[in-house]
Amino acid sequence: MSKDDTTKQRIMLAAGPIFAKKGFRGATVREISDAAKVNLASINYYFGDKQQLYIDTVFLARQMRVQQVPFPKWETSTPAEEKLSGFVDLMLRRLMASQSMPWPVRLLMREIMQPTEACRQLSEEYFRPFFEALMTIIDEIAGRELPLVQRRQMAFSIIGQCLYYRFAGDVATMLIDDTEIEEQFEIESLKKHIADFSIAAIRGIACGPDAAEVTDMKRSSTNKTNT
Amino acid sequence: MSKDDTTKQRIMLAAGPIFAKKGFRGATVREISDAAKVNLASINYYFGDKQQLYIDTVFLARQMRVQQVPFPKWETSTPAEEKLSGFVDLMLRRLMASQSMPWPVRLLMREIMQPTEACRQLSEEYFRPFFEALMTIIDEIAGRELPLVQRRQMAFSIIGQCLYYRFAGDVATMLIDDTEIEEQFEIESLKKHIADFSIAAIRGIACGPDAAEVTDMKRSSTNKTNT
DNA sequence: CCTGTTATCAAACACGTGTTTAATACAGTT
DNA sequence: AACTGTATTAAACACGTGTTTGATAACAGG
Repeated sequence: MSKDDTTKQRIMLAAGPIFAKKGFRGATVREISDAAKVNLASINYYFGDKQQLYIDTVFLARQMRVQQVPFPKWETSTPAEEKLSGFVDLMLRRLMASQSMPWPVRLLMREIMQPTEACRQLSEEYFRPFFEALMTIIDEIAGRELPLVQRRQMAFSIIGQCLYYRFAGDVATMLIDDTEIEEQFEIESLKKHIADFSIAAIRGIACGPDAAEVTDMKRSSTNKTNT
Repeated sequence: MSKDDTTKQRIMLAAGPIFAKKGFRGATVREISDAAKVNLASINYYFGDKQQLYIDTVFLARQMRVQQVPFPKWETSTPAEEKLSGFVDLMLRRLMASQSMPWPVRLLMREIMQPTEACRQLSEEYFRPFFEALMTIIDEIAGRELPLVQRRQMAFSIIGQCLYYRFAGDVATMLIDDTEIEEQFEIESLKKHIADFSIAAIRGIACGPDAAEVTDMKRSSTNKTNT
């Protein structure tokens, strides 16, 4: 129970980058066992299956990602705009891989793009709280007058902006000059832009296209009461 | 030269859905030859390679998609807001697969997410005009005072919103009620939302966070002059 | 009718794959 | 020391894969 734990973990840590790079089918158990410096049969011994190894590795990736970039706690007095900015920051930090460990993000991205059978639950459980938290923030900024469908589309718009840089990052970098991608893809820069962009959009829509006089009378987050 | 053309095309048309669904590695030549109702060896006879078949199929997908949803032509008097709405519409229509032929879109999406060696050129040539066209529209709405980096981020924000529904469509549908996904993912609804959202955002940012008095004095697209 | 090119076919090949097996080494317990 | 259950190893297995081969058919031109 002491040594097997290290080898089992060693296998997953070796499998992570390979699965992230080549996908489930593209990765071979031999390549993984070589990288982990364990015998080929160890994989089936510990995980029974290649697929089970994959699933366990995906769950490990999520766990690493969550505890590496935890959800922030806000004061009740925190204005909603600041929360939104913090939310975008959280999302970007979870999406953008650290240079030291790029594979958990890439692996989770794969699951989002084409969920595998056993990992839908993961995506569900991983993104649901995200989504709900974002919805409450939007409600604080936009109010509740707008129909639910519209507020949900706002949430998708914000998430979509954040995801874009990871989804289509390769293509995006082709469209602009190589020297600028560094500064342009910096988290701080992206965060500020996405937050500003989204807040302006929400305000503009929520207050009607012609009545844009809401400059700074932002309601503090506590009032859920009415109108 | 007459009959081989039909069989060659038949192979690609059969390969398209399979590649789109399972990817290059996941698809097998036997499955494709069966679906096309041709002999197994025909694939290598006509394409030489499985990879060459894949590349040719991707290019076919792009061709089908472009000529199926062509780029719109605008009058010079068309207001920029309408152009932006039309751009979003174009992008959504190219992204959203028609029920009759869903595979070309899915196949191209695969290339965006993880470009293969020989197909980067395709993505480049396919999306570059898109991006440039969007940039000019944004310039018309936002003016040119903002730094280029910021305007480019606006473009990415708009593209990101459109792409989201195809990239993470599976996850998105898990987050909301099954009965509502139909109406919520309708192109008309999405188009209106994304256009409104983005225009409000661009206006809000371009005119400063505190001076939001730009209600309807939208500058017609010609004046690049001042202030 | 012969001939040469092209298209189609069934069969086989060579190889990489995930998985299993049986043997061995190692620790802890009696 | 003997036994037991776990961990590790090398080898083999069974199978699916892309590709090649050689034969046969179809067809056009002389």
